[in-house]
Amino acid sequence: MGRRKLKIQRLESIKARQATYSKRKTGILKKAKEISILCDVDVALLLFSPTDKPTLFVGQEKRLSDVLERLSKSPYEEIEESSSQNASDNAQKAHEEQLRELKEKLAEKSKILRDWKDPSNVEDLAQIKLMEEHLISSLNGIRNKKGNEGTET
Amino acid sequence: MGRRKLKIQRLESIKARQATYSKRKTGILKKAKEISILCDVDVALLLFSPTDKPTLFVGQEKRLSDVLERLSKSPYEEIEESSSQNASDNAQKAHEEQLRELKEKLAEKSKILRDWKDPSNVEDLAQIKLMEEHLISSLNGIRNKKGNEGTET
DNA sequence: AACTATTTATAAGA
DNA sequence: TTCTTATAAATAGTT
Repeated sequence: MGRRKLKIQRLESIKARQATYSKRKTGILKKAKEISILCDVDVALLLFSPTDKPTLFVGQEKRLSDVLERLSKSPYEEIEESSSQNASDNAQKAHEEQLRELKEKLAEKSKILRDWKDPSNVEDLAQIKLMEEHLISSLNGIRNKKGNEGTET
Repeated sequence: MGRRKLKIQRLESIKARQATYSKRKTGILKKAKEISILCDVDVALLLFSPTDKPTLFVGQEKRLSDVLERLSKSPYEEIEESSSQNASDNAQKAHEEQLRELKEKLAEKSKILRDWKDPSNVEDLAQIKLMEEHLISSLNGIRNKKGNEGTET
């Protein structure tokens, strides 16, 4: 859509990437909202700008945590993943790896969390964010293998 | 886009919701891939179909965990959230609540995790998924307040 | 799944 | 960044 047909490949100039990002971000956010409302479904969309600013949309008046939790409860086999391109290379094996690594991480985390078991002095957001960061970075090593195209229904 | 202008509101029949979801899912996944490639940015898109099937797209050859971790590291103030509609009602206060609840959850989790501190018997995916589920549901109660429209840069 | 009439998104340019 | 406009792309209704 536009004056010319654009090839889908990394835009050369950072200027162009920023300009295009700004326009398309508006568009995809609109699309996310629309499908969420029209079809009455949960949607979560997370985008990072070329200048690293994150934008988060979560539909259906839910919190991101709710949607992620729902994902975690989905039968593993039914999670259809749709990757950027191909790259089934490092992906399939990475999945195997993650299973193994998770054991270590859990053990490690159980220790870290024990040190936090008295949260009474946790008062400010910064502190909580730090804890969250540790937890997130440790807990996620499993929910991703790799796919190809996005088709379903 | 279509024969008629569609009002953005929940489609009446489940048939229509499923049909529209199928078409639009293809479209938004394409958009997500395009912005990711064109602008060279991280993107994560999670959709649940009207029949509860999740579809996940993560751009830039990354894992969902990587993108979530990046979000967790973003300065809290710079996370721009874009909600479904308005609903600044239960949202702002929900955020306050979450801070308070997080303390309880951490205490609770520290106990749960202690019971898992020997992961040597964790062998199958189902078990790992269960652990993951507990972790996710407990760790996320903070990364969401509420916003309005999606504008940035 | 396919087919088009239309609407919508958006690339360039200002 | 915001607006304008020509054009490409998405998709609603239908088969």
